[in-house]
Amino acid sequence: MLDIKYIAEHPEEIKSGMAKKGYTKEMLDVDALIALYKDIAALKTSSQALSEEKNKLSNSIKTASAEERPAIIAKSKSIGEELKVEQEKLAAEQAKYDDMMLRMPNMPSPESPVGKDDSENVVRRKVGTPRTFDFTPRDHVELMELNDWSELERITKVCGSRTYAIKNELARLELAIHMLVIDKLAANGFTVINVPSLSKEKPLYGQGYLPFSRDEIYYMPQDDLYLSGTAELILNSLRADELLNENELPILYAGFSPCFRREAGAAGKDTRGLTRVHQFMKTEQFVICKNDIAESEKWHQKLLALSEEVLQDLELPYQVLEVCTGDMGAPKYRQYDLEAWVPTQNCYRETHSCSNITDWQARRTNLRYRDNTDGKVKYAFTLNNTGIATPRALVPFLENHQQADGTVRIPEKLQPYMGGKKFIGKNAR
RNA sequence: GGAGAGUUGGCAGAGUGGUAAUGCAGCGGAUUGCUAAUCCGUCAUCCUGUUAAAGGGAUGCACAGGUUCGAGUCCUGUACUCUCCGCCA
Repeated sequence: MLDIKYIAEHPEEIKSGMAKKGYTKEMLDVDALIALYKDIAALKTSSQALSEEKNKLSNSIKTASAEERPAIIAKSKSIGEELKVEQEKLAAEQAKYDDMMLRMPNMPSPESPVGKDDSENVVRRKVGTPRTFDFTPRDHVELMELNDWSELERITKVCGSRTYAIKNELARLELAIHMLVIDKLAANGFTVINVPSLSKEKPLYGQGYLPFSRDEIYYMPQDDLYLSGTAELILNSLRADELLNENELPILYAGFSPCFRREAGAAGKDTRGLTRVHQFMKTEQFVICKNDIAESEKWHQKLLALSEEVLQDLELPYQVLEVCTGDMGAPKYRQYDLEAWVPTQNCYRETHSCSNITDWQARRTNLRYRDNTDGKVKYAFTLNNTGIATPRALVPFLENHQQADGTVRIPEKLQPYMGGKKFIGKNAR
């Protein structure tokens, strides 16, 4: 959510920011929003004048004489009727206004490349060199079948499409990678927190998932609960409605949770293997920091560096993508994606998404802190980034580290989490 | 699933139908000086107002309704917390 006063004072700046994100006047009319805001202010002024009069009358009853009272009560009642009409009008306008405000996207950073869709994202750097194979590399599904690491066909009979079951060393590898990431984040001052995958509706608005993409979310009407697509959802609302002391900031969370996505908009995409499944595990990085662009940029870089370190520890070649304005979601101020090299697809595939949300989410969740220097109450800034998401990350992992004999090499940093093993697979010694 | 108790500002905590006490912490100011204290104001949101303030007003006691001239207080529903019982990985 944005500051309506800022919108009203800088309409052209807001319009140009929205245009960069691909919003048209038909989708969301800023001038209409501002007009509505002014209408509401006028309605508030007039209804508050009525309230004031009514309060005065009510307070005068106590000291009024018995003869005076009936007239005062009658007058107060009639103002009450008038007030009720005004307030109903106000509530109707307010509902329209709230709906528009919830749909207002965050303004993109001036640093973000301007573009219409993912084709205009900019590669900032490439780290590591895609491996050249002296044998024909197997894709990750072949490797899993060869090594008895999965139950892909059987599990879809039981659980439906886009589900996965992995077993033996690969099942342990999945958890080992999470532990490596969790240890790294803990060593960097993050609070490790395992959170539920169930959510009420309100946090989905707080995160900015709703009202935008309801189709993507599993909903259980019997309990009025949703399945979380990411721990960011839960962590973003964990401190909602709190007024923090600045000394408590920054708050760093390493949140682990099972994640659920309907993948309704991805029909037919990535249907083979582990790339796009309905349920997966994610360790998420989440930061709540001061209301300060420079400070948040610093944390944004830190989060990015941590996830780059993860890919380096896993010895995966990757590229850092700066996401352009048109490909960024509504909540985002600035976004980087990390993509790891997938040999059999001959391209980089997304593993991490690192975003600075500024105060857009905190305004929705009413997450504030009191500033130490001026004593003022301010909205906090939030940032989030993937720590690691599996099984997706196993795709480049298996394919990049495969050997001619079908075994998979375990990078040095991961070996302690795999009982010291240097290779896994049927032919591993 | 059942029974009981509870939910008041950043925190603590009073308030049984008539303007939300008080303390602590934070911020601003004044004063005394000797490293701390004292006093005053402010300290949740919104409207109005202003270059900015000041000032005025409305709202706010978990949430949503209701009764009433007037609700933190009475009534109804909901959420959550705690205690106990039941069931349970």
